[in-house]
Amino acid sequence: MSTYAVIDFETTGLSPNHGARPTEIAVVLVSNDRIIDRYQSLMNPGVHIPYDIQALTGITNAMVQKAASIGNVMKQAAEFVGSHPLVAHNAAFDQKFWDAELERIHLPRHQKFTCSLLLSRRIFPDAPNHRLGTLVRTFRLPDTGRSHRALADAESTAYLLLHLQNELMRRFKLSAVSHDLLLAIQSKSRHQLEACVRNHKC
DNA sequence: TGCCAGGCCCTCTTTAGGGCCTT
Repeated sequence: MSTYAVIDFETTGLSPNHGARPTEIAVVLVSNDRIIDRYQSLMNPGVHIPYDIQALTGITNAMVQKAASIGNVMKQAAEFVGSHPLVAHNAAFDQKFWDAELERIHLPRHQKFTCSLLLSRRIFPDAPNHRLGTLVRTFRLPDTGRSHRALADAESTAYLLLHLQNELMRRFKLSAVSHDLLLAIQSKSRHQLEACVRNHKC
């Protein structure tokens, strides 16, 4: 089974194109149906964290004031990730920040992102909704602590990834789920995946 | 303090609009 690097950012806003910067990152490595390693760090964004985001994440300006610089943290995180495929919930969001911050320190990204939100929409279209917290409760995944903190959300995403893989193995009678299969399912429309299920091939 | 986004997906669609999801 592939080893995946599941990442989650907490940030000062929604878009790096409008000045938002990361305040925290976590990376968990998943292999052989379990979490095998973790990396987590606060970082000093150098910009004010809006009050509503402090309330959402619990990460305050005081907490990040003495944290390491974003550049140093991102370098460590990139080394921790190595060449493993990246996974995130709503990966488009985390990918924007990952790419923007790596570009600032002149580091490239080689691997593709897999999105557990897109996979969840394909595989469990009837879930109440596809927010990470809802999926954790719906599938009774392990409690990882305070949501909207990077390590807790990264671990929840990791358990969701394992749940998705197990469901695919059950549904398609597979002994393992390759990274290529995840990418293929992610790229299919919901209706295409339903056709795959009906035809027992995907 | 509040505002700032953008890709995906559905449908009352495709010459569009709006909800979902991330912080």
